[in-house]
Amino acid sequence: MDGAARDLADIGLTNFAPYLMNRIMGRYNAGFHEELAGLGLTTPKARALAVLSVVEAPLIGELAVYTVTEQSTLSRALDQLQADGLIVRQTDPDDSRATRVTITDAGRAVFQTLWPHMHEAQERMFRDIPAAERQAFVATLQKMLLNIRKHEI
Amino acid sequence: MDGAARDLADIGLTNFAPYLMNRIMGRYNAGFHEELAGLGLTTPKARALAVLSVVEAPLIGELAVYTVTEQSTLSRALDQLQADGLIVRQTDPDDSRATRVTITDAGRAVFQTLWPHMHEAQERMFRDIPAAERQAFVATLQKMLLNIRKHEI
DNA sequence: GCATGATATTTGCATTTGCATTTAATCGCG
DNA sequence: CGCGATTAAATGCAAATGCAAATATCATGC
Repeated sequence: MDGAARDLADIGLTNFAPYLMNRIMGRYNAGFHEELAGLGLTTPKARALAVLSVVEAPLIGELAVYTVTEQSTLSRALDQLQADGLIVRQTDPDDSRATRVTITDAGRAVFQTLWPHMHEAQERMFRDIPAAERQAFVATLQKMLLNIRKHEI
Repeated sequence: MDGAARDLADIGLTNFAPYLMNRIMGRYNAGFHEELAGLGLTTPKARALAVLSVVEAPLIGELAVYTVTEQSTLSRALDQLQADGLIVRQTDPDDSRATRVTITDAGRAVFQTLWPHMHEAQERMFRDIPAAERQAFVATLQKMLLNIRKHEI
């Protein structure tokens, strides 16, 4: 069915997985962005809170990978989150070049208001898709992340 | 297995589909971005060429949806593509507010140099994933796009 | 047939972004 | 030890972005 590298016209936009994924995430993120505007958050700030609600005291560089954000952009996002008391920066005890980031209770509280929207948007994305199919989909995503990731986290 | 809306800690980052998709596409797009830099292209410009290689003379607003780009950003990207002779803007004969965009032969030539990289990056993403699983994955993506899209294109 | 509102695109301007550089600290090897 | 190479994070600055407003055209109701 799939010969040598065909061109995009043969495959069709809507059969090319990266295109579909960009379209879908573009819309998901755009909706997310709107929710955020009201709360004084940007996408990088919200992503940082989301990851920090789950990952314990990562280095800033690790957080940049998790949040899919340029490190310089993340650095500035953290400045703002810190100014608002939502996160804390602490120098790593074993390496004083490095900084670990922790979410505060206030930060968790803000994330709690965000989470229902994230979850609901995900549910909308998966509407009418049976549980088994969802699980297979996520399993494929996990394989893909291992294939494509550059960092070991 | 899936009770009421649980929190992210219960689900886990790597079981939350939007997170995985953002991570994967972040890396895919970052790799793409590097290829582009050498060719004097930006992401919006390259996306426009890719879509235009397949979609016949869309309106600029439609192209913005296909390329997942803000319309003002796309407008400026088209300025540059036009200056380089890679696309042509033509006023729609039936509605002179609207503009249709067409790729030129030179534009197609540039896209031809891009396509192998896009295709190869996709192959890398799907490495060791069997054809049946890929197809199921794309089928799920297509359903998701229908669920989430805001525009009728 | 004309005023009012809607639609397609562009543009002005302030903000955000990302690259390249800087600062600071650790590592590795002679 | 000590010095050059490497790594973590922050920052200066130019470029890209996105929102809101402007421009131009079309559609509709009276």
